[in-house]
Amino acid sequence: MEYNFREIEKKWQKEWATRQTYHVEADPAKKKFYVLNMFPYPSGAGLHVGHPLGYIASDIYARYKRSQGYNVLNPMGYDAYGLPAEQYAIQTGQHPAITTEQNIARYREQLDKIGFCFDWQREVRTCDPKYYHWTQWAFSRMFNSFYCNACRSAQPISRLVAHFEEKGTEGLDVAQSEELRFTAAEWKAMTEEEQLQVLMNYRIAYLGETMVNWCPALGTVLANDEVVDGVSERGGHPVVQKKMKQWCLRVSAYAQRLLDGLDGIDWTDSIKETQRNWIGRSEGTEMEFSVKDSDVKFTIFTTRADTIFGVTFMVLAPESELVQQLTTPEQRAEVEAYLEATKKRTERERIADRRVTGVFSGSYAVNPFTGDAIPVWISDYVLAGYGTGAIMAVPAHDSRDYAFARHFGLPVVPLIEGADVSEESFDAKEGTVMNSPREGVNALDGFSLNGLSVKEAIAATKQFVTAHGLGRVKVNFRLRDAIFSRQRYWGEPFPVYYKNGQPRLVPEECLPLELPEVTKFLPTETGEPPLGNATRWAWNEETREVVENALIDNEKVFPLELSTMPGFAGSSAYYLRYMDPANAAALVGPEANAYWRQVDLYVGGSEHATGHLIYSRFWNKFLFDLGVACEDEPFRKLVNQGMIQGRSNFVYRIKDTNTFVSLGLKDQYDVTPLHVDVNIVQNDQLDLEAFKAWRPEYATADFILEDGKYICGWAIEKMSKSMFNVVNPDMIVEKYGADTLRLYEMFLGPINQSKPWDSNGIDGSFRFLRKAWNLFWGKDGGLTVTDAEPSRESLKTLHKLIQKVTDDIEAFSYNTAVPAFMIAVGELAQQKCTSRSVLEPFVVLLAPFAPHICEELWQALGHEGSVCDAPWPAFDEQYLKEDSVTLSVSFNGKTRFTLDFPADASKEAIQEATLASPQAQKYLEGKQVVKVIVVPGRIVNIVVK
RNA sequence: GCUCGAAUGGUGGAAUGGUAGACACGAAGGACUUAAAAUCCUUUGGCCAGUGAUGGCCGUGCGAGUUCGAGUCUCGCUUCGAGCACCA
Repeated sequence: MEYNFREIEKKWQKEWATRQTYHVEADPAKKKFYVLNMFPYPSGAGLHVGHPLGYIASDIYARYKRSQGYNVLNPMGYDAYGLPAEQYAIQTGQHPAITTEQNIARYREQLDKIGFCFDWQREVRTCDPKYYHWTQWAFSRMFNSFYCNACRSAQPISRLVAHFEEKGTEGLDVAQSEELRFTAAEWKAMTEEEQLQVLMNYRIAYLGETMVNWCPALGTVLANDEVVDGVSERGGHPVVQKKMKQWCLRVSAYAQRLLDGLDGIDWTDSIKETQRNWIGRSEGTEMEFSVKDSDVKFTIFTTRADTIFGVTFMVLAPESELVQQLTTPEQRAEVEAYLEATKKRTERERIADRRVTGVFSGSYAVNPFTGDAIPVWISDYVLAGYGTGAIMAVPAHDSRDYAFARHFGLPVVPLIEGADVSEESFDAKEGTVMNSPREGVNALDGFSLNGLSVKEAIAATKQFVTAHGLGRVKVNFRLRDAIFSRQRYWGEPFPVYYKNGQPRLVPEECLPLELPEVTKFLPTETGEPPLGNATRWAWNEETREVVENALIDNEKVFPLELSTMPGFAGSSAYYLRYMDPANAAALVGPEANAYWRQVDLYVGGSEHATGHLIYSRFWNKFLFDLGVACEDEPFRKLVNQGMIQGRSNFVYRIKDTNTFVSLGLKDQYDVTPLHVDVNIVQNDQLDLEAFKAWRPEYATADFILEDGKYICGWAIEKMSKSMFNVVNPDMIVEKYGADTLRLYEMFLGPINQSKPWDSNGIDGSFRFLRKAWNLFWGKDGGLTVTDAEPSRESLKTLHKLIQKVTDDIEAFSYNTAVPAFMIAVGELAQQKCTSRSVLEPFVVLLAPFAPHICEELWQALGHEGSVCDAPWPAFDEQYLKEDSVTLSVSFNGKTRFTLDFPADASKEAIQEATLASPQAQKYLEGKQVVKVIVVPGRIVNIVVK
């Protein structure tokens, strides 16, 4: 019987849908397993062969776990808000909701063809009001929360208000934008608006005036992870720094927990390391400096407190508030000019052109240890947003300070014995300290670091500084708060309105606050975000009255927030929603959450390491503090699938002609390489007729061929429409079937590695499936499976396969599991195995990889239910046992020949027999045996002299 | 610059410290066929010797080391990839 994959796959995809094979419900009687893919943004281009890679890998795991008796949750949905749909709307006037809907339909169609075991009843879409209800709700809760450092948890803002009423800011240990000080009496004397303004300093979701990444081309602000090399990640438009009022999330409050949490989760080291870098914990010392002839004091942050005796100047960030206080009248003009000049340089210019610039403020700081006067400079190499925006410069041991000192002729004082600082600074934290203090100087309290190692010196200085009230030990993080507003239309509206200039929440019972219809997607004429075009906002019918009462007071209508939430808002808690997608009363019900808990296996690209994977961990920790999520970490194990790159093909057009020259001859002409659609190229040979038909301007093309063929050049590039190298999974499925596609994608290489797509090898996977199919069917089309006792050999083949496949699935090493099947099929065919007790378990093993064909075989074998409910075959070692073992015999590690021994032969017997064998005798001639090493089952090594 | 990862045939890639190159692609040869496709079989790391079966030597980026034995472990380089990057 022929392997008719088209019929089989159509049949089973329909069966799965009607039988609801993959729908799951929480079932406390069964162990749960939660598998999740990063949900896709449904772009207009549809899926290419790279997208399903991770889905296939997780699908295999999900099916495997199900076969092992787990209750497997494997949901799918769409991250449906995003810039491309909106850009398209601006260009065409087509509403993003419509294009998004179309794209989702197309994605679904493509996904269905590959045969995933998704529970589509749990589908979520971030742009669905029933879904973003809970995105808005989470925002409301963040707005109404502050972060308590002492209890390491978010707390309701009412507790903070109670604290203010009782003690003001005294004894407060909370995350805050800036340190405020007031008494209870002062708090009570404030107006409501003033109090709201103060509270904004503490809220986890807060409106802050911050420097933002403003992208003029996109007309919106971007988060740090959305800016790469000074241009926007999407579209590559320039980004400038601008001070704006924006919604922010106080992610920085969770920095330590985000760092600590990494230790307990099973992610790759590289992603953990990336996150650690991004969080950027740095333990150091804050030291206070006074200013000569002034009352001003200021604080600096350093990780090298031990270098205090080598400070030869101080540097302030240009944006620092201290600049105004410390600039002397004589220096004012020069400083102002410098500040002007720095302001004009964009982030991008500062990165591209790392000139040393700076200006002297005119003031001198006082070294608290020696009383030395130290000049205070201003330079843009010091950042306002990190530490205190001021540093002590130690040119001998910091390369940036060194460059600055050399440029401005400032002194360099080395502090490490043997360090040569004539050419460059000595930055390493090693060596023995000297000059601390230098000879003849008497430091405060006789303090000296001389003779200590750098590490000891750092510790000693910290202790001294703390004990003498000169400063304190301080941990700084590089992680900044996330900027949470975008001046766009296609995103979640904020449940916020403004009254007397202060933002207030739309009452929670009125959520969702639905995105209103607009006809124009550009900003309004007055420069407001696109939502300013809305004439009528969409209210929840039942709550219309409540909302309107909140928003309308004495005939005065209060304006709503017009910016929308960024892309990561909707993707930050979707994994919780899948647990309980229809719940109208909560993001996730406590029972559903207590059962599914957290994602056991999360599969997705590593490009989200500093975006989604940080934000959702933060979001989850916040919900954990609220008691909504029962696990502190959202994703227990993370597997990163690599990117599938495209293999582009090129044709070479001779300049100013319509003649194309084949690859081997192109160097003889002046040619322009042009991308050509890979779908009209086979093994780098161009289909000339298809090429002429591809584009009208090529209809009359001429060709210069080699050996009668046109050979194309090639390159590995990103798979993208513009490179004409997109390979569509539909085409593969049409030609070879979904099972072949699945198998082949897994066979391509390790799941976590990036690799180019190469359609050439796919025949091998198809041939394998056909061979497997033929194990079951005779030439007459009948099933050949019998109830005969299996041969010993067949059982060995089967159990070798069980062991290998089980281990490989557990280790996500699918690329080695697939060959194991190929070998097994080859062996079973040779053994002419027809035994049901071997072939049935074989089908169960193969089912996660090639579900359609296995369902068909399972049914042919007389089973009613789905093969994915069949229990996973148990491995039994006894079938692998042999009567005899073949050992390789080596001399001084070099293998020479092999010998067979009985399986139960002792080490001594093997040793004796080996030395006595004629083969060994040949090698032992004239040599002396030093030692014989026997590794049972593997090798005999004879050491000779 | 710092951090993490990688380097194995023509290609993708296998190898708990124990016969390197599984499996697949590609290539070459053969069978079937009028022919092609499809299918099946054989060969396929390099060099040397031999008509031949076969035998010998070399071989996992480079250089050391540990070990009876290293693709695998340790140290030092080189190259490539990824992340961070005036973060004090």
